[in-house]
Amino acid sequence: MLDLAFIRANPDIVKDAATRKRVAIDIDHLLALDTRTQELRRQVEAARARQNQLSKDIQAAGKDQEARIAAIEAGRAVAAETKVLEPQLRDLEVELRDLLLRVPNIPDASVPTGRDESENVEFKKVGTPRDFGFTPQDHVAIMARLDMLDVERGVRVAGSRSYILKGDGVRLEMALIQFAIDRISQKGFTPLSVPALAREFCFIGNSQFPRGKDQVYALEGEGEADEPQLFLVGTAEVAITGMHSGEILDGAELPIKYVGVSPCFRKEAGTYGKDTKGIMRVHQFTKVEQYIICQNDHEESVRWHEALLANAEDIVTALEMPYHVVLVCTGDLGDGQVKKYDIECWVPSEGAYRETHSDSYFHDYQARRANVRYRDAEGKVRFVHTLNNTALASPRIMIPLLENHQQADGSVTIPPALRPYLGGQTEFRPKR
RNA sequence: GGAGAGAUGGCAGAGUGGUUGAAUGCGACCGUCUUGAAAACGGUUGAUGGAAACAUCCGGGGGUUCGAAUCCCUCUCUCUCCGCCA
Repeated sequence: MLDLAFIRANPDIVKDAATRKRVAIDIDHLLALDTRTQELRRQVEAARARQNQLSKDIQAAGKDQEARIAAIEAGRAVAAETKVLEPQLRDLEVELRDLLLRVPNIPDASVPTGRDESENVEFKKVGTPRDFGFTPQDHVAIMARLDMLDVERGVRVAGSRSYILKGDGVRLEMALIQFAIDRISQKGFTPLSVPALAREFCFIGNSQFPRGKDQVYALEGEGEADEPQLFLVGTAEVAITGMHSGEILDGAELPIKYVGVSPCFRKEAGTYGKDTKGIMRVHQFTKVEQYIICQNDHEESVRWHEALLANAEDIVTALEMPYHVVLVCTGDLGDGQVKKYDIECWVPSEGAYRETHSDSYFHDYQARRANVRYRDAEGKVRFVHTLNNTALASPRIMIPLLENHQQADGSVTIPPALRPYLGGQTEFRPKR
């Protein structure tokens, strides 16, 4: 969420940002609504002030029945007035906030303008795709030979985009997750295992809602309509943004560095026909997420954004996979994101780089929505800045991992960094 | 799932209809004293909007009233007991 005062002062910057992010929003309408709200608020507050004064008059009147009755009568009249005005104000405020929640954040000047992911810009390439000397198999074939995966029965159980990991597939997933948590926590990040179920305010705070609501699984409320609804998180980020909601942190504690792990659920609405094979795009997966809460300072955010990228690159490098980093263009940026890097790992069977990590910063956009603040050195209360990046998402990471390390005989070499998490094992080998 | 008790400032804890945005204690900060520190003493110490006046906030929402932290309804959360359970 942007500061309303900023929108008032810079409507053109906000409009331009929305256009470049390809977000349809009527800023002029928002500002008109804001003006009306302010006017009405002035009226309501004046009425309330009169009401408070009369209240004091009633006390001051004491035993003077005449003055007392007169003041009570006047009070009644004002109360009737506020009773009419207050609901009007409340409605306006709700309407204004709903609109405000849809105003996207301003992209950084370094972000290229573009309509969708095809206009993302590669700015770093590391490693060279291997020359196999044989036709590399895709991850589905490799995992089948290693008896790691059963998609058919996964689909029987839970429908399309579901899967069952099996045997070494399970061992590999657990090893990867533990490896990622260790690797990041060694850099001073506190591990968190967070709820995969969260309330609506967490999603609003994170800026997943209102726009991304169609990608989120909602749980049926069983009882009353006003029972708080729960949703399945698409990333631990949602829960982590929510966990400090309403707090005023001590500035001395910042930056707070978390590495959170959770199951993640995504409806993948509107992706029919995309990545239908294997485990590239699934409804449920596990993700280890890096998360930073830092001071309200652009340079600080930028520093951590780069640091989070370096951490993710370190993981990809340790797993010995060729990758490149793209600078995500405005049209492919989320509402709240100021700037985003994606790491894409080389997938030999596709002859393409595919996204495995996503590194973004938000300035105080999420903090404003989730109301997470801190007291700075001068004692001033300010909104924090938030950032997050993937550390590792499974099973997707298995695709480049298994494909890049496959051998002609169907075995897969395990990168040395991962071996300690698999009891020192050096390779996965087909049973026959 | 059933029965009961509670939710107040960073923490503890008063406050059951009218200068209570909130006593008191602790903590924190500033100062005096001290070679330094401790102790003692004095002072300061919530947030949001607003230039200010002022308005709002005592778990959330709604209601009663001229007036609500205080009364009513409802939701959430915490605790105790029973049931169930990994």
